[in-house]
Amino acid sequence: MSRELAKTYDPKGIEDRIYEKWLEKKYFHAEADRSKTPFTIVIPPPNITGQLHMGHALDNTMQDILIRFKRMQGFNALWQPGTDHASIATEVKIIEKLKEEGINKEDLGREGFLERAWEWKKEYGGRIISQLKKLGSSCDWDRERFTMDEGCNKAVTEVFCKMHEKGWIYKGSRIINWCPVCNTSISDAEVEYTEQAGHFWHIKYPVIEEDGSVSTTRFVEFATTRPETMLGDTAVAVNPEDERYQDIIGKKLMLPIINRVIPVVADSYVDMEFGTGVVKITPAHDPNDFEVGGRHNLPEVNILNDDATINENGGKFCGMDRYEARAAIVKELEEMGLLVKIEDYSHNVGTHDRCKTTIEPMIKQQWFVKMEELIKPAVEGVKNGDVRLIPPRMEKTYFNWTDNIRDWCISRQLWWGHRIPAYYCDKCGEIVVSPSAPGVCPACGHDHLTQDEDTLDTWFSSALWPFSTLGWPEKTEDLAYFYPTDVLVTGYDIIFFWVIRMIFSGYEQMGERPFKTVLFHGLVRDSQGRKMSKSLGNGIDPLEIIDKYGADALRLTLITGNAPGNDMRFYYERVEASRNFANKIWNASRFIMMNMDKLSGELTAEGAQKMDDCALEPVDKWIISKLNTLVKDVTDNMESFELGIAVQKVYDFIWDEFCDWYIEMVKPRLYNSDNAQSRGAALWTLRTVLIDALKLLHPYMPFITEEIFCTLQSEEESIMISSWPEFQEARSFIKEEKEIEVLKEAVRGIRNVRTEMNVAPSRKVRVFVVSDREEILSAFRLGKLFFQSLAGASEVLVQRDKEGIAPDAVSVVIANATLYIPFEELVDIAQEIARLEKEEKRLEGELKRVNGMLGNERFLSKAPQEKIAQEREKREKYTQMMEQVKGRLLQLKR
RNA sequence: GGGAUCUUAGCUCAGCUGGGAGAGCAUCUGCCUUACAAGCAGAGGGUCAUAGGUUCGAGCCCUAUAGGUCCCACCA
Repeated sequence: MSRELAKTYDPKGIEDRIYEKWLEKKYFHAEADRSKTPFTIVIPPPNITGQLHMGHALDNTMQDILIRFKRMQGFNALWQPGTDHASIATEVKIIEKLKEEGINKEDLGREGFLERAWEWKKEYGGRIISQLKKLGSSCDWDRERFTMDEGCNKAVTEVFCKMHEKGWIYKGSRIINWCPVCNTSISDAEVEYTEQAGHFWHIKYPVIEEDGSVSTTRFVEFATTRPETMLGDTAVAVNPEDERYQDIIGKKLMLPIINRVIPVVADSYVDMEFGTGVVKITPAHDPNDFEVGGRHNLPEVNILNDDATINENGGKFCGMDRYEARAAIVKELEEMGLLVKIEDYSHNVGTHDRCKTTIEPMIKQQWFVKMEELIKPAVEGVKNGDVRLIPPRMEKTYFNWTDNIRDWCISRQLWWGHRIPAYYCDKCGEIVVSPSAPGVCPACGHDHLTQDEDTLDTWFSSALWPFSTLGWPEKTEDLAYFYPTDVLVTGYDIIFFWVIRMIFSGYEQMGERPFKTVLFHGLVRDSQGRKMSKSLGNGIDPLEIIDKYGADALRLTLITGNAPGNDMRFYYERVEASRNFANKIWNASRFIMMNMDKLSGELTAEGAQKMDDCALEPVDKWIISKLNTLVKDVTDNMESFELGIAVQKVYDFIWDEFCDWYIEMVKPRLYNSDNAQSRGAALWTLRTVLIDALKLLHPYMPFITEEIFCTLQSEEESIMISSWPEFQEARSFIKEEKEIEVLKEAVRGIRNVRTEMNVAPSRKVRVFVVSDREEILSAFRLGKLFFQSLAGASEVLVQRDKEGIAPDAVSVVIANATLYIPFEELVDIAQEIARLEKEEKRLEGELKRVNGMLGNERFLSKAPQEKIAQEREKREKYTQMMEQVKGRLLQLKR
């Protein structure tokens, strides 16, 4: 085994090598095993079209942290991976690619197109997986699934048929969102509203008089943002309460251009305050109008083709594009004198979230999922805590959606996806929903049926992901063992698309929640807080970061200082800080190993396996005790999903307590081979603390911790299957913790004075420690060696009185002790007095505060006893320090 | 229109159930001290947005206000 470790840590090469080893050893693999408790996470399946971006990096880092943590804790941890066919996203990409070849989708036909799609999947589906591996993700790759693999297909068909049977999936003619570019219907969740500058066209329709003539004087005026939809108007509506229009309710109007007679209806949907209080009703092209139309039995006139050109119902505008028609119609209305005015108007327009095309509401035959009953257990489950959302505020977003839920349009006019298992009899038109094509029509016996052309919304299959990946609809042992899963980690941006749908699907199909907890994270933004996007070109490629700084540094950066559900900004400076931390651990480890090498025949670090075998000194106990507390805190934080807080604590411990204090404290012992016992105890402690700290850090920084762990152990093992450290009462040393804190305070005090007095670091000084407390004197005697080294002292004299101390020595007051530093040169007494007076003032403030609290009767009667005791202890300490400062001042002023 | 959330050091952000304000970066000073200059030692810097309230005690809880961000709804 080589201990020739480089001076700086270079993750290149190391990471790939380690990942290969983990794969080889099958550490990621999990099997159902009733003797162990399972812990399951299913991956949010990345799209096969996808490239790893920062969002994936964050999402998967969080999952990997949890799964590695639980694995080390002894759980049978399964991280179930897979990819998503991403119906529309993929289809759009393939069409684009075909376009480059001069081919369009229809030329290939359905079969041909699907062939190309599968080729695409083969080529790119694996790309994102290999990128996830670069990140260190410990997924059980043997179980990799795909939303369109055989098992998932089966699950989809099963659910569709079951729900159809139950009446919860139905086909109906409803108003849906239509994307004229993608040529498909989309769900409400896929509509994105964007503010657009538009116009408000004020138009009037003439009233038809009693005698049947079209009035030239009486008009009804209203405004619209989409004048072309007038071609489909079948009524005009006013509010029944509106006094202005009582006389025309029930009257007829003449729809200009088209010359259709339409009624004036009264409907409370109309807002009297808005505009003229009159609304034109186009049931076929507006969701609200559709409702109004339903209430008043209005005809629905569809005026659009699928590509958003005007159809034959638009008369002479037939064939024009919607915007072309808009202009033409406005012009014609103007010529007819029916255009009152045009206003600039900014309003929200529904667009397709994928292609940003303005969607057109249209009435179409589509398949829907009835949500009313389905959603109930999903609401209840979150309400009663069966499914926990973290952070809890996400519940509001969740309920906001569930409370206003509408039926889910699941059919898509696409080819890449799960084809709807519905068959139509060519002869009688009977609809048969069945897992496989029926031979004959059950209604008329005809033997030729045609399958529905449509495919399902891509989220239909993702909704089943937590159980379809575990074998459902088969009753597998995996399913029984690993379901329900434990945590789902995902971004808050897909609550509606995915999280809610998994929850209601879980309850409906499995009769049980799909996961116990949902851990949300936010978006990773650029350094200016903007969303990373292709169009802005501000995206940062995680793979580049990994290449430059290592996966560990990237992972640490993404987790540090980030609370659940909050967005974060990505800075290179932060990655550098993470990389520096990796280097710090590397060097600390290097230092420890170098010293272990120098051992020969003495008490070796490996030799002493148990703490009791070593004669631990107070500093050793201090760091062991600190570590012990850390173990408890970090475990608690991780168990409550406070990953950022947990890793911050590990970071602080390693850098601050361990490297900057403990290692410096034990250096004199390591360099002195005369006292083998003391040296051995220090080495045992160094090694023990390092290993446990590495373990705590491993979920966050898997590669470097593994590399060091294996080098340190000098045997083929892995930190990832080692056991998670546990709090041990026997490792709690309260007395030593306090003692060492006093010594640290003394060191800081002396360093301060040295800086203030401009004492060169190389210059050693004599330090007198004076106290009348035996336990303080003893603590200094025991820690003399390191105290001397850290304080830059040539000699430390511990004594009860001030004998031998020059009267002009500089003094540092700590609790129950005063340190004196006699300098050879004359110290400016005035300056020394000023320094002590500053300290006196500080102590005065402290005493004032503490006395204020303890002098308050209501505080004494209401505050917890523990708090009161703490304050009393402080008062004692400050009083004592104050006495010393005052005494010293008196002496100097004499 | 409804809702969520944020406002803490120059910058970016932590701060768990209320009990003396933290980190990283940046700034200043001094150090190549034999693990690490990607480092070490020290320093400066905050009426925790504003105004009230609850409490012995508020960055944290309540109310209002101002400003920012986001989500949902969509009044045509």
